[in-house]
Amino acid sequence: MKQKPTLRDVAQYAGCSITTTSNILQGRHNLYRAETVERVLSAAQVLGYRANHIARSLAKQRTATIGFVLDPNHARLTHNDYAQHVLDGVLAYLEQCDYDVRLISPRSSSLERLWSRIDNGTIDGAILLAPVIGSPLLEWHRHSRLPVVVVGSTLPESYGFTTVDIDNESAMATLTEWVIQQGHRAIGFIKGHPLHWSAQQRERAFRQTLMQWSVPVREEWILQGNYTIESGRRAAEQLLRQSSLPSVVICSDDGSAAGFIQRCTELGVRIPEDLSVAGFDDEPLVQPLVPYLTTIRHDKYQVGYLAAQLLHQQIESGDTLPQRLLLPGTLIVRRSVLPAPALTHFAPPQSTEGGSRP
Amino acid sequence: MKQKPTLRDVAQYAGCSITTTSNILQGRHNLYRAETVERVLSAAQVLGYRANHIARSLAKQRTATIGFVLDPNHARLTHNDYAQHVLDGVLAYLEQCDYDVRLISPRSSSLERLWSRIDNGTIDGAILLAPVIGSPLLEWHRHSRLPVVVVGSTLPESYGFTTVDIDNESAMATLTEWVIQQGHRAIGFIKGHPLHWSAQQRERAFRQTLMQWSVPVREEWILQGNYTIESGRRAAEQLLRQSSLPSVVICSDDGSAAGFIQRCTELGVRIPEDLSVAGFDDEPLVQPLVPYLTTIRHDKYQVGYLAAQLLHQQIESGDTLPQRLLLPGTLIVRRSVLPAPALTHFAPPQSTEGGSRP
DNA sequence: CCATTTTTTGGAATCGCTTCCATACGCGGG
DNA sequence: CCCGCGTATGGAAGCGATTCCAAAAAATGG
Repeated sequence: MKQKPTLRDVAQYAGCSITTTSNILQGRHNLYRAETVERVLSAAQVLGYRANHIARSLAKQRTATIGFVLDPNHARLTHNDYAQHVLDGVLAYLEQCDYDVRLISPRSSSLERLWSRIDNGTIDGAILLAPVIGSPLLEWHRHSRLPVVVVGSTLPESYGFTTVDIDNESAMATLTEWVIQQGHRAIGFIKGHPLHWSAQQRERAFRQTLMQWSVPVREEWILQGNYTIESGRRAAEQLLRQSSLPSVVICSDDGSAAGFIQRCTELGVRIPEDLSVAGFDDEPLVQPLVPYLTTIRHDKYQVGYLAAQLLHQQIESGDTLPQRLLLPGTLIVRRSVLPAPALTHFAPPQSTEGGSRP
Repeated sequence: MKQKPTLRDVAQYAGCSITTTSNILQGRHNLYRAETVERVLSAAQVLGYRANHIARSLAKQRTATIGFVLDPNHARLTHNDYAQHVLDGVLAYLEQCDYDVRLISPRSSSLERLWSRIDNGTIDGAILLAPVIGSPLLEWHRHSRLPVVVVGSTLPESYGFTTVDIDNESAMATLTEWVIQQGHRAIGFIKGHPLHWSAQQRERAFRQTLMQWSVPVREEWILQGNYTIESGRRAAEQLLRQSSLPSVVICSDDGSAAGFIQRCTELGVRIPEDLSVAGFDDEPLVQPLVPYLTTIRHDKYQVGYLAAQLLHQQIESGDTLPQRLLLPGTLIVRRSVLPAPALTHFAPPQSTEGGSRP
């Protein structure tokens, strides 16, 4: 029908200047007589005026939009339950402060194109979702002034990113410690995806905790995984081929735990009677598969929510000092880990200073 | 460090006008001498120029962005596997034509605010994700000139929306027909979410097919569900309380099918030996729960991809005639539906003309 | 060598809104 | 009667691109 009304139209209809109209529509009512305010407001109402955010953004040099950037290596959003929960949290927070989200899923190869897809003036800041090791996204940040918060990957501090993530190390330490306290001394491990920092951290915490408690680390029981059910199945086959077996296997994630358990069961090894298994993530998607899995739960929604909050603060304040926020996981004890068979007494932790862990 | 370079900076550095620079950077190379082109390109290169899309959008009155609009009634993106697959498809298509996606999840109550969140000049078109019956989104469209494609809800034609969806009616008809052909004549049904058009359509197709084949419709076997596992469990309890039971239950979705089966099993009814069950959606999330479920599969990714394509065309061509695209589902036969016990011969379809269905 | 094309290039308006700063007006005090 | 100040309002310069159209330069032809 008719063109959308602009600020000028409203001003004209109200019989005052564009400046006045703009000010009043932005809520600066006290600058003007009540009568003027009323006139402008009703003019806007009558004409069905809605501000053009593009023009506003250009003038204010502020878009009230943040970018939610997927890693080019994560092909699809879908296969990633993590992403959705985080995104939900982000949306929930941003809704409150009237920010919007632009979804950026850079599949393109060229670095140049990738950057211009992200940093082209359309966003005030970005949330990087779990960039993997060596991701081009990390490189890009050096060239950009844009506030950025990384979620789902706790990069080494040297990268200088503000980060919100779960505390992989301490959560895995807690889990491992608990397993040891159940009397286990023969402990296997399934590693996570080799390109994820979280996988590195979980493995490191696992190894360290074993050492602290003087539990031997048996490399042949440490198997490669990649955060998928399939990789858990493969790990099972590999492990069961060996002559001596651990009494428990700690998995870097619930997916591989589920695959591991599945394959073990198929091969006649009963879980947890013959072999205990622990997971990590309390993944709702695998929960129905192995409802009895002992695991670590953490709040991904919260990660997103806090990341959005932090980013929002950085944008508003202009202060981009890197911070890091690590949310604790909680141990969920179910039935998949039984106390170790014979052993009940065993060595106390090596007395360095790795005393009590929160 | 330094401010981001603007077009003016590049022009100045290259020693030519802004117009020239703009033209060349937009690829109109043939307008200028090769030498000029070279100069501008390298200037842009050296300065690390990246066009400001906000300014571009304002000038061109085109944002190269579409809105992916969730229904205010779908609280979270997460609980919706459908949404993610569609979104993946959308992203995949838009990537190709250099469009971006703005995620709009309107939780606000006020209609006025809702509109201004969507139609504020920041998008060229919108994809409405499965608006429910009575959604304010549908109302909004009347007032707007924005090209819109609805996915996941096949609205009545009278709404005048372009639509991409799976063909609920014919898929459910296919499934029901197949069940009947397995010899079943005592058929129960679990309905979908009462606010979804898809639920209505699936139910209608179910009833119609039964009538076409002169199979009696027993209202006491038609149970309310709402596309969740929990609602399937409730339906099971309700059904099993009855004195006479159907030989098969067709569920409006895999979720309720899974819940139904779960609860039946708990109550000592064996599936499919005692009772056959069919689902709908081939939901990957419940697949591990009931891997033997006979169901209808459809391609949600494709829905998103085609919706984006259609929307893109409408934006580019300016032609907004409502179209509708219904993608067929395919019957996935697994083990959860057995041939009906005694009966092998039964009435042929009523000879209207509901002959063979693709 | 000049008029006429053709090829290159640039001036300036525009997109819709924000915001700095100037102007106009009314009023009490010196 | 004039100065200065507070209150209301508007003018105009951006923001960083695009694009229409005209001007300048080079090429063509008679």
